[in-house]
Amino acid sequence: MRVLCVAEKPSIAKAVAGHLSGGQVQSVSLKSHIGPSAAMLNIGLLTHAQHNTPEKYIKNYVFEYDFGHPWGRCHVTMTSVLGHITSAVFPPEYKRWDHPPPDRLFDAPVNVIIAEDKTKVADNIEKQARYANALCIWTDCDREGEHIGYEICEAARKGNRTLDIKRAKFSNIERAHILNAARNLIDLDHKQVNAVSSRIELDLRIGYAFTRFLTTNLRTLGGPFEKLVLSYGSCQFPTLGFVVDRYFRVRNFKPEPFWSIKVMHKREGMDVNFSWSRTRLFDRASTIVLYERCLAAKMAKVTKVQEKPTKKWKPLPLTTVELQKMATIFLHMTGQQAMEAAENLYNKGFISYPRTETDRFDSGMNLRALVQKQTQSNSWGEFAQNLVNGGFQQPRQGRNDDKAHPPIHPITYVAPTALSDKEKKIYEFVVRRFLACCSEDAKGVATDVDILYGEESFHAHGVVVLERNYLDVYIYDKWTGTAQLPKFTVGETFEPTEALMTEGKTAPPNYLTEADLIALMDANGIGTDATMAEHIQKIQDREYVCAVPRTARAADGEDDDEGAPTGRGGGSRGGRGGRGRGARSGGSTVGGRGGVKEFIPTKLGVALIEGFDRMNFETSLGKPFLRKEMELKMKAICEGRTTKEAVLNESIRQYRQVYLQSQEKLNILKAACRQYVLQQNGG
DNA sequence: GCAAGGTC
Repeated sequence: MRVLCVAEKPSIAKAVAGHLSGGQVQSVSLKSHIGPSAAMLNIGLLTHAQHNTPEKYIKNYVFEYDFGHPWGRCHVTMTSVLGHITSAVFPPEYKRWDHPPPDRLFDAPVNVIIAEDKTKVADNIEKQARYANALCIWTDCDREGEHIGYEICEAARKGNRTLDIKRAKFSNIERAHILNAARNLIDLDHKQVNAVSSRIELDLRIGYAFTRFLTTNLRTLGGPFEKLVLSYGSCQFPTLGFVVDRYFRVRNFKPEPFWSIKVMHKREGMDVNFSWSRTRLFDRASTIVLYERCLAAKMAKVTKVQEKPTKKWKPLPLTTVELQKMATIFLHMTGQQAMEAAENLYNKGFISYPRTETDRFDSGMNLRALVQKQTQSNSWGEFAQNLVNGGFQQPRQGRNDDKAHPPIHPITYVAPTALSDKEKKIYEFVVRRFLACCSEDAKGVATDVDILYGEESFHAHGVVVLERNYLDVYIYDKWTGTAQLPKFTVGETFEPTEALMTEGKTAPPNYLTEADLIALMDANGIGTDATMAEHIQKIQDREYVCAVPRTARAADGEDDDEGAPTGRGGGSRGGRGGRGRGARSGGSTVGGRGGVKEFIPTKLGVALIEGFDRMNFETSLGKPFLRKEMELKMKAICEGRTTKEAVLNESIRQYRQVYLQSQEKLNILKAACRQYVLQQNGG
């Protein structure tokens, strides 16, 4: 029996080959010396494989393995592809932009071909399949992976129609886990394959049709439109929509004045600030009345003193989205730069796979061994050593598991001098995050003091940090909070050192930072961990949005308490709602100073979103709902509640409807463009 | 010249 195994990427092929061959990695690579098992191999196959390794980064590993039940002991060739190998395209007669009209792309044939840059990869599969009786798919166990698995099947069948085809189900590359997967092969899930091929087809039809529609129709407006490509995509447009939406919320914000009462008391050399339980009132006269009653009472009475242990939780294991958010906030990089650096580190073997949604480590992983490797660092080695010496704690378990990759973690130690600036920062972050995950929550004591002053109650909160624990290594988290409080006793009365009535006004929300934008995309299912940064880049390349350094804004400096900067009208609705932590949308302290950029739509970006908003009542292309709907439909296909055909029919009809509507109301879109871009009124 | 998704 001869089995061809194919993974989604070279790193998985290498790891799986290593495990299945018995751990003697050096004996499995065709590039290196062939071990004792070579005697068992068909020499023709061997030399064939050896001389036709398609790309420098794809290898065919040859070894033996006993799969147990269906196949028994086999000669195995393990190789990989590089992501998708096929591509969906329109026939050549649809190449022109002026003819046939773009809406024909909704029912034009879609051909699936081997992607231009993947012919060698596909050839390798096809040729290797000729020598095999069976094919075993080792692509990632997610939807796209299932589809890539199908693409591999098709390529292999070209070489051999009689293959017995199975799939390995695995969610990490721990030895025991891989061996278990190899002994319990399952079938490809065609529902998932169909879900993905629906997405591919819809993205192609919709993207091409609307891009051509926009570009050619708006060209007639002249000016900048003559040269621009106005692309539409199911991810880039909603991303733009978020930026425009926030822009309008900032612009339309109406500040409202508010009034508050602040009580301060000096004791034991400390200034204790008490905040008002009503926070603030939007009515001056009422505040004055309440304030004067406080003053009239003269003495404040302590009604509650509570001391209780508290802790600040260590961070969750690192996902791609979180890495990008943190990098944009603390490392002064864009999401794309962060990903590029992370990919380099991965390719050099320093960190694990950087595209993951998983925020929990598999219990089988030997995390202590990974911590041990960091003990040689000058910066965090001592911290790591303390973990090794007994401080180690199992990381928290998040709720997300993509069933394909573990959280991002360091694989081995690397000296900072061997890395570029950006790689250094990302590597340091990954390591510190990992060590933080493996240590203990920070611990402290929280003190709460409530007072009654007149008829108004006020509150002071203090924290004393007792054990910094993970904070020592995870320098991105601070636990300043409020400082220590002096001693107060229930029932005592005192005359506050100061009682002031303050005035402020609500401030608009901030423009979106990249971290906010990523959080919004994440929460709305726009793009994937691997593509979010690309979409953000794309809308900048298209001149739909600009990234500009955040300017010091007058509203931020309000000398008020912590509640001040967020207006009730807008700020609190800001970029929250993503899962996980880290998306700080308040404009205050952000990683040192300067360098934080925020996204502002260009006039073009505003015109496009506004234009679509004004013409399509039900299904606006600028909103994330359509993409979310596509996500739900894919899920329905996976769960057998609907079929690919039904989804395609329905969605194509729906989008054609939007297209026709847009065509009918093209003048509305044009008017928006004249208004915002060409700054003409009327029209 | 157009999409989004994999991956290098």
